[in-house]
Amino acid sequence: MSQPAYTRMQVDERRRQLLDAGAELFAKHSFEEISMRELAEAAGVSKPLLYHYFPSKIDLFKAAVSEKAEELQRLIEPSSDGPAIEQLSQVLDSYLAWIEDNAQTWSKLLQSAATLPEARELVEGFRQRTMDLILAQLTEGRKPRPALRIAIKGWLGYMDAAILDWSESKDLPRAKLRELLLAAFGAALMAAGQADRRVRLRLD
Amino acid sequence: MSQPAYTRMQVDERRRQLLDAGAELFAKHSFEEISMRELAEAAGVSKPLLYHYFPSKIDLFKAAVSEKAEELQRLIEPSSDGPAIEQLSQVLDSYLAWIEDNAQTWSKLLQSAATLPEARELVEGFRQRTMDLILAQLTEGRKPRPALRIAIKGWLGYMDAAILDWSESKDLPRAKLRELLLAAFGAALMAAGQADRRVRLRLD
DNA sequence: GATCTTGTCAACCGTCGGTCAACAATCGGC
DNA sequence: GCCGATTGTTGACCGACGGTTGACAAGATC
Repeated sequence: MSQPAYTRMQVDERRRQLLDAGAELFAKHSFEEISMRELAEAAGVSKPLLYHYFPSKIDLFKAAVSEKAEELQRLIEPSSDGPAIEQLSQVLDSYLAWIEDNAQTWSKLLQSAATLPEARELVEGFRQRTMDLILAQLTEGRKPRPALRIAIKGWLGYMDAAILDWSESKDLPRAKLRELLLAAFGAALMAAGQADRRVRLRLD
Repeated sequence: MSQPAYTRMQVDERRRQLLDAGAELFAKHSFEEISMRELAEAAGVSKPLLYHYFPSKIDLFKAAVSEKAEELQRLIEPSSDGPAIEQLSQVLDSYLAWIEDNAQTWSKLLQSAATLPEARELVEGFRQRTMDLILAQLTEGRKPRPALRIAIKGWLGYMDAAILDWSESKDLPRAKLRELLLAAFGAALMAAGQADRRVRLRLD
């Protein structure tokens, strides 16, 4: 009988707990797959209280997921200052390691991004900064030719697709995948560089 | 006064008209962006009648959009039987031409695919068949090594990203893009480890 | 004990996909 | 010209969604 009717928390604690619950659920389900009722239930809290802490579903989503996105963002900031190719290799490795640990979070974020402008911003912001990092090394700030720009965007798409397949089938060690991605990067640059000078491809 | 209260049609006509209206709206808006009320309104028809012809929103979506997908699918069936690289080049060209004409349809389909399993099926079925076409040429039906499989999937991702950028910025003629994609294809195979030494890329 | 804060509960809004029953207009066949 | 099957419309309804409101309960603090 003297069981507390509910657990009372400090504002910060409660907010933290709701954020964690949100991060967990939004990693397992995309934005529209989960309802605020379920979210509140999972956190052991009433719906109005959830809305008291986060004025809308999107606010909760942004607050919860952007923490994860920032974590990933920090990983791709190059830390060493050796040769460009080594930096890329090292960044790729920590990127892949993060994906290995947070595969679901990432894939569900990509899924939400298709529909939700707010999620799209996160993903595209991440892509844009990645692109800028690469271009800063490659062209030293000059505007890239269209073919080069497309080649790099294409390579980012290559990465997404390759990583998606890899994290589903898992029949390649991470180091091998990194090698493949690196090789593809060089190859994409080559293909773009030679695109004016005609590239001949032969299958024997 | 003697204006007809509504226009009456044959079942086939009406079905056709609803399909067309659906295809048009689903090209401009993704699956969840458009409601059945709006759909019915746009077609000049009551909601129950719409449901009389299509038992659910997904049924209408599938029926309307898969017509477009089949159109695209036919385009990537290689028609000539010259050298593999020429077939690929020609298929790529008609593919790009189709995208140029139906950019919105395609991008909205991709968008719906993220959330909607039914749309996902369409897109992934298309990808799988494309993949099979390529592999049939490359390995003559044998199961590809993981690196090669990932490389090809990666290239498909490259295509998507490159095409997306291209159809937004339009600062590269279609032929150039085709060349770039072709070169990237060869480069991706090379990066994957020469694909049993059957593939060679030559730059002159 | 009084009071401020942190909560719950239940009812409500408009919209969604989807369904229902009652009824009206149109067409072909006689 | 009429009758009946077919092709429609109208409007109300269902449960679930995101989101809101107001009344009220319980824990912490002084």
